[in-house]
Amino acid sequence: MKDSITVLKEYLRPRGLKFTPERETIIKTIFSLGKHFEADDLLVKLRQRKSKIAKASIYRTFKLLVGAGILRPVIFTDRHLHYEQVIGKKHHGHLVCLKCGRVIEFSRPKILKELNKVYREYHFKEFDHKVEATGYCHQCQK
Amino acid sequence: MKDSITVLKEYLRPRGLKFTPERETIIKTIFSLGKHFEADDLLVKLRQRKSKIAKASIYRTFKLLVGAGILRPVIFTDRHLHYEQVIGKKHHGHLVCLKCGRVIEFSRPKILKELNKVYREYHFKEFDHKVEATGYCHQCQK
DNA sequence: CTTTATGCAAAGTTTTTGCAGATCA
DNA sequence: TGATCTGCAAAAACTTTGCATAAAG
Repeated sequence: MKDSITVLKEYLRPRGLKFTPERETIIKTIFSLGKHFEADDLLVKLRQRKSKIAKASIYRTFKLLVGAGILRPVIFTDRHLHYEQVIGKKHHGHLVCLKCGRVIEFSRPKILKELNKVYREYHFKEFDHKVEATGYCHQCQK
Repeated sequence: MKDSITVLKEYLRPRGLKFTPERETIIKTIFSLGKHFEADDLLVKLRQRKSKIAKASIYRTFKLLVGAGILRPVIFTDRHLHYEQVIGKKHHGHLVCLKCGRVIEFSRPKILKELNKVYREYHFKEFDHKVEATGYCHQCQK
């Protein structure tokens, strides 16, 4: 968590952008949320903590954090955008259950390796990636 | 294309749903769109072809087609939902350029193989999956 | 004929934007 | 101090829904 704040500061400085209390609060609050969350989850948490940060600021900050490589958009079920933290998490993919909504995280270094080969092949400079599958978890198949 | 129509009919029949001219037109028109499209792209194309199908019907039909395994939601840049055809396309991933928006498709059987291992490990029954990376294409790195 | 589908328009959600005042560097 | 930020409210963008009518099976 300290780390994300550092990353943010290093992203802001050379761009002439500012490290505000609101941005700090948002980053810190994100860490108290589960793995995956959306704008509204954060808003609720902020309100619980008596923070008055506006919804507009949440959206603005999310964009900023994605640009800084601190958040990543993942798992799009309906029309909500969900996010997860990037820093301090190793590569993983998601299995999303269409019935119960559970999200299983998995890790496959070989997939990562293959992806890197793809990047080389197309001279693509990766910023981020995701591997997601939808289907039915063990419980929900019964 | 004939295939998708067949798949749709086989999906509809046992559910007591109906194969309407609108649904046929939408499926056929989708084939004239590029690889990836969103609701509005289809609407524009339909209007060009003098079809009066309502926007609401497009959204309703998209849901139906996703459920039938004919369309798959992919590539979420902004807040638009994009779709692509499933049938008759082999597995592929996407490299999305953050600068020019170009989408490069690639295929890596090994990734597919690894995914299948993951499914087995978690007893997950896959419905669909996607592998997407964002970053910068060769041209845009200059 | 019964049930599902369609078009239209209105409502609903989520996200973005404009602006004046506040605040960081 | 000057540029960026914030909160607020209004607007925008996209999707869903209700209802009367039309049409498929």
